[in-house]
Amino acid sequence: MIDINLIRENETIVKENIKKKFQDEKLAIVDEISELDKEYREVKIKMDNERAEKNRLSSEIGALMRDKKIDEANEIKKKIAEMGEEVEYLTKREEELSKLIKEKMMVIPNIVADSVPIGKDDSENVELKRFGEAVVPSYDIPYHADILARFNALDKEASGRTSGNGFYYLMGDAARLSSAMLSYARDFMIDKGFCYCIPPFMIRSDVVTGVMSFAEMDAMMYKIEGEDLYLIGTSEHSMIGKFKDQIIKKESLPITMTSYSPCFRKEVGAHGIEERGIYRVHQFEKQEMIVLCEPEDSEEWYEKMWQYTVELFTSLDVPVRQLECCTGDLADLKYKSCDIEAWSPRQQKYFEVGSCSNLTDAQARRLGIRVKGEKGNYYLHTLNNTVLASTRALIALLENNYNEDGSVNIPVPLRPYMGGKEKIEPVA
RNA sequence: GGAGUAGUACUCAAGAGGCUGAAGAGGCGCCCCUGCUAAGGGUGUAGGUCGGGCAACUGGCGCGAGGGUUCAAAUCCCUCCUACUCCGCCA
Repeated sequence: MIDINLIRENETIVKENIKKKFQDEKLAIVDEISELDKEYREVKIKMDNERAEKNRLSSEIGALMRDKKIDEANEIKKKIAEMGEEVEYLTKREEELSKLIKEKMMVIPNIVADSVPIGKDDSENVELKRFGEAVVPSYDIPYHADILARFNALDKEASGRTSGNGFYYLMGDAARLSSAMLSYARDFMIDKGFCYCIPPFMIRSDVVTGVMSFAEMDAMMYKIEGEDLYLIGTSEHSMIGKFKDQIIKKESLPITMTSYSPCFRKEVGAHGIEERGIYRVHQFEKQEMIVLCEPEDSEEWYEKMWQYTVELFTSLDVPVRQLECCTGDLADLKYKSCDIEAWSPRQQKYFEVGSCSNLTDAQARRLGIRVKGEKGNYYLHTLNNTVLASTRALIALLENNYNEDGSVNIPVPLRPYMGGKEKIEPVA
């Protein structure tokens, strides 16, 4: 959501932005909003005036009652009663209009950064930089599910029976490795000065609609039956939701937190759930980082944040690249976003392991997260980034540390979390 | 899950149908005092949000949220949410 004033003052910017995002069908919505807003303001002026008059008369009654002038008071009561219908109509219309405007505003995308490359879908995302050497070993790297199978570490048949497609049992050293990576990622961010947090794993609908667009909500969120609760798709949801309707003191900014949570995703959409492996699943675990900061600082935080992920993966001997989201692939709430992709020596291409986004004030506006300013309160900026997502990171780690004999080296930083183990060996 | 108590601005807090958009205090501004700090004294000031206006200013709404009663609600009634206390149940 953007500021309605932007439409009032400079509709062109809003429309140009929509075109940049190849959502021309939404151009008409801007016009509709303009129209509705005009009527809204007319109605509001009328309504306010009527109410002012009513209030004035009403307080006269108060004075008359004190003086025991009952008859005169009754006269005025009659007058007020006559106004009732008009006020009621205006009030209803005002409510209708502001609701309509709000609904329509919700689908207007955030203004994207000038630096975001123009493109219509993910095929036009732009690689910005590579980190580490993308090695292609002389021997074949098996599919990650096959690597895991040799460790006796993955049972999808059982999870199919208990939970259906898209779930998994991860066992033994591979499961331990997954936890080790998460612990390492947590400590990595704590060392960067972020505050560790374990948030609620379920949130209410008002928080959900505050942190994501409706399209995302339908495609991602699991709803708890009979309750106004959703399973979180990422801890970003509960972490940003934490500040809903809060007025933050200037001194406490920036707020930098790193959170752990399981993540639940329906993954309804183009890709769906694949049969084998753990690349796209309904459930994984994730260490996340979020920042709430002054508007003028968000660009700088964005740069810092994606670099932390690069640093983390590099320390695990996983080559990565930064892929910038083009306008068409950028979710509506986002100002700028990039994926961190890990090298897959098997496929000899990069695949997504994390995503860093600057939402500017879009989430803050929806959720009412403001900063107390000298003259008036204002919305702060929110950013989020993956530190490490368990399943994707595990795939990257297995592939990039795979030896010809089927064993997988455990990168040095993870060894303390693995009881000192240096390798995972296939079972005989 | 049951029972009770509470929720007022950035914070604490008065307020019990009209004179309350809300006393008082902290806070914040300025001044004084003490060598500095802590503390103290004096004085001033603002308040959230949506509109109108170039502006000074002005109107609506706003006392956890949403409804209701009334000409009029922070105040009365209903529902919900949250926090605390007690009981129950449990990792």
